Amino acid sequence: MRVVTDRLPHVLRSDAASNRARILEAARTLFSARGLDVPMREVARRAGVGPATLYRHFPTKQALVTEAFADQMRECRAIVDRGYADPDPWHGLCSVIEKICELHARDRGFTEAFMSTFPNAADVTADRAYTVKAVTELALRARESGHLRPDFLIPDDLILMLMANRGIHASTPSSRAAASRRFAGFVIQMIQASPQHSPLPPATSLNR
Amino acid sequence: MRVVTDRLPHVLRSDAASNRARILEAARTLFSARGLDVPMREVARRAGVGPATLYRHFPTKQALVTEAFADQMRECRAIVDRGYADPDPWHGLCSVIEKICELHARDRGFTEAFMSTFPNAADVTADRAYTVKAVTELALRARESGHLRPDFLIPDDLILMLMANRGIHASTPSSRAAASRRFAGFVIQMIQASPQHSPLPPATSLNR
DNA sequence: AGCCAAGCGGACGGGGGCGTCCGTTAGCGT
DNA sequence: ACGCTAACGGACGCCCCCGTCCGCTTGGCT
Repeated sequence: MRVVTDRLPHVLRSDAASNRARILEAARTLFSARGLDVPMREVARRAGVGPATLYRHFPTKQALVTEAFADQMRECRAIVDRGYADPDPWHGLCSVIEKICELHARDRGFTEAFMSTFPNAADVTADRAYTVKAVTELALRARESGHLRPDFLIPDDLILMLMANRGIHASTPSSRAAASRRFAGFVIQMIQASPQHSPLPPATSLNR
Repeated sequence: MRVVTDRLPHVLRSDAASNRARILEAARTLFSARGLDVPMREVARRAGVGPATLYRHFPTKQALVTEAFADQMRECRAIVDRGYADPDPWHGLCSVIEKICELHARDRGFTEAFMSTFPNAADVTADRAYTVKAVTELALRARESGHLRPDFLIPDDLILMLMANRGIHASTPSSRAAASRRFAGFVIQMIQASPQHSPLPPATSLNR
């Protein structure tokens, strides 16, 4: 007797599977290089499929983005997890900052997906919340350890620096990566505890 | 005998002048709040004129942008001039950084106009070059005075910080201004000379 | 008051992106 | 080998933006 689940084909036909893979590859390439506002048609064109096929596999652009950046999201979580697990919280925090900046510098689309509050992007939102929570706790421990300056607001100033990193552009991916790396170096020195710090301008919540 | 220049009407009719003024006001408002990719139609709509009128006064979007931000450009030059004239170069540099960040935070369109290399934007390019040159000399003096960290690259790192400031967004203009102010505070402390600085990652030119 | 050109804006054609429909193709199971 | 249906993609209608043309309005001068 056939069970109910047999009625929905959960396995793709071979051509469908390869099309899907090519679409994702095309999306990753284009989104990485040019950000999220690449036309869906162009993704389809690069993947060698018609627009209808693209829309059949990913009914909304958000779905495509979420799938395309699943790897990057995993890598992002892995970065914060490794930092979180570091016995030296300051060292862990520094490595998180460096790696996240590099990840964002390497992939413009991922930056947009991660930062911009996409409407109805439940997955991305959840991943971001997880990341922010983990890095918040890590930063709190770093502050307790005395290495992080006490007036550094957690997580607001971390988000501030991530936003700042997003503004860094350059004409080639490699020079962008280098600029972002240098910026991360500045940031790390900037947030280090030091006796000579004068008071900073106050922060208001970023949401209002 | 009438002279040749009489043949071109150099004075606008009163309605034309008021339309022109209203167009510029509308453009300033919309560009400030939403950046440069506001449709020309929308500027016309807000100014209460037809699209043809808008295009008659400003045949290209670049012309409109240049006119609309002439004030901001003047203010920008004034800021660097005041900093340049400061007898204490470090103090002058700090005030330039604070003021420029604030100016950019207040006006999203100006940021885009100033940063993005608009094709055929001779005016903006010249203004930017002037600004960069002045602030470069100011920073060099600040470095000689011993207040600016010696490994700070001039003007590359200044531009890096300006780009970073551009990445800072918020849901309201006032919170954006506050965030930018706080960022500028971080930057100033970060570029201060200090015995404890460890080496920074190298910079590659931003152009290649 | 009357003229007339400076000035106006509605409307047009072109281009591009979007999401969907439907006739055709071809993978896969028998 | 054959048929069935999952899967494909060309083509369509919709909307928005762009830049321009042309018949009408109106400010300003005589």
